[in-house]
Amino acid sequence: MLDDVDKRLLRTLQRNGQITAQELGEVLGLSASQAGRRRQRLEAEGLITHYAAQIDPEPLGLSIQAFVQVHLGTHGPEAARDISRLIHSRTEITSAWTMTGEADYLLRVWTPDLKALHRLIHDVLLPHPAVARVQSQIVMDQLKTDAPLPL
Amino acid sequence: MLDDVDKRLLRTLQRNGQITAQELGEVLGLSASQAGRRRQRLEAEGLITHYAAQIDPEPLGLSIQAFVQVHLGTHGPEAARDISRLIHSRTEITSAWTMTGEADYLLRVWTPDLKALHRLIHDVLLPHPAVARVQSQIVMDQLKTDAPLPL
DNA sequence: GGTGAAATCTACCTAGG
DNA sequence: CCTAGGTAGATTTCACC
Repeated sequence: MLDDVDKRLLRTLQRNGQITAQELGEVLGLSASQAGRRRQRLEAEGLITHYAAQIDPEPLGLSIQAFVQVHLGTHGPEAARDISRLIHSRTEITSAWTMTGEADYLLRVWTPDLKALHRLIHDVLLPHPAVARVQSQIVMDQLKTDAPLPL
Repeated sequence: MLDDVDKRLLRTLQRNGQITAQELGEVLGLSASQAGRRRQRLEAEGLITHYAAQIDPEPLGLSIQAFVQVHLGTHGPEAARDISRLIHSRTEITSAWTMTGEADYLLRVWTPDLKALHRLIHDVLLPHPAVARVQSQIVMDQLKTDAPLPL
């Protein structure tokens, strides 16, 4: 399984996916070859799924970030498949979850302005036959932003 | 500003942050040197903030993902600073937002089990003097997972 | 858009517990 | 036998043309 060095390695790579094996070795107290080998092992085991560039949304004109809760009227497998297709077809929905409790779906959404958010709600989500109610909350401030997973 | 090639480049790098300039050029229909140069420009302009390894939470024992809504009783700058410190001190809180509407804070949380989630709520959040009420929803299924930003 | 020097990765090899 | 460290050929980047 994972020892303490592996965990520190994962923490480091979450913060900097481009660190060289040399530097990684210095951080972990290993040689470059050992550090590289551990990284390869964790990649092969699927613990590291991939590497991603992190983009600043502001200069792209994505000013509005919101969470949208969707309540269904009709449940059942057809409606679920249908909603799933809808969610995957809209690029402004970047994440979607099903939850315990109140709402059936929670969507994380990025749009250039309020108008685009309202269009998503009123022209895309609400017209869907299975959707009963939609409730959106707009992000005012992101206090803590996509921190590394706790290891 | 950003042209269409830049946007495709950002989309590509969000999916694969380790792609070589050679491959990137093939995807974009550019030479390797031009592709690498565009990437450098977007990094220098701060559009690409950094690169991060993406970790699979399951094998790490992070089985529970939840969203926690925090309602404050006392508002004001002191309480806000205090809560902010609290949020940043807990590694199981990976993201935090202030929102319009109902709740004052929305927290995204990862824990190994329900016990740890309940400890966070009852031993960390609720005892805080400014916190009035806490409401948590546990993620059952992640339908769409951290898709690239819509460009 | 192309090129070459410098840096980096990684497969292979050797040493030690 | 398993884990750690070193080395050299192949690959990639990036400053310059």
